[in-house]
Amino acid sequence: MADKTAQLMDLESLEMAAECLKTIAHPHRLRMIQMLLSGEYTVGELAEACEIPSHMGSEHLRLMKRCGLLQAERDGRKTYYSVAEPHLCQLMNCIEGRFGGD
Amino acid sequence: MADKTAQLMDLESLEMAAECLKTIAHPHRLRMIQMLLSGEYTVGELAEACEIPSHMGSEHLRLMKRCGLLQAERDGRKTYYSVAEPHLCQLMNCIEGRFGGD
DNA sequence: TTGACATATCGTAACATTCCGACATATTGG
DNA sequence: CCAATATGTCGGAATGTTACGATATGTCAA
Repeated sequence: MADKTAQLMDLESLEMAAECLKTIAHPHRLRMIQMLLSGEYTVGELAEACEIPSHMGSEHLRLMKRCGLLQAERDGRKTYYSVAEPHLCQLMNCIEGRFGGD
Repeated sequence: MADKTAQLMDLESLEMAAECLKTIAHPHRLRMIQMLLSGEYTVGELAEACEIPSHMGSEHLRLMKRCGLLQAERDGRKTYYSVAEPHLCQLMNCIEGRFGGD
């Protein structure tokens, strides 16, 4: 029988999960994640899609990188961000399932 | 071919999703959700499991009820909370998959 | 080197969240 | 009615988050 992780998680794990979820829980960051699940984008492209100045996009991306959700790779003047946490795809599917077709 | 909700969600939906995720993103609330996915519990039981005073548990439960995640049913002096949003199960599975067995 | 561009960082004001004690309400048993 | 129990609500202090202008760093082209 497969392990279903049915027992309650310990508080430490829940704190990590909460921190990660809190990072995701922002409309612009959700949009960035949604874009990045289909490929790499630069700070400027992601910020433009959110209609925010790029230096603010950079800040959002820094937060998501800091908790392991994204990774960055510099190419010349540009920095390409991409998804580093594979579970993000499944998580985003849940969110789209709930809020995608309201 | 099934609709995969592949397009970007509009900002309004993303804001609702963000608000909902922000509500979930708290260690005590995550524990309460995890318990409630296996049945009904009272405010006192949920608060005790989180090791917090019950009046604070009540407040956490109110927030989750307010955004449609939970529902409450009063029985005498006690109030039983239960899961109202079916997607919560799938979402919690994602979280357990990522943080359950670190 | 200069100038333009892309990204990152800093300081801070406005705003939101969390926690807690105190108090309020609602229900039951006697 | 009163006292005990269970839950809910209010105010405020501490803390955290967000947005934004200003500024700094890094890179390229000429």
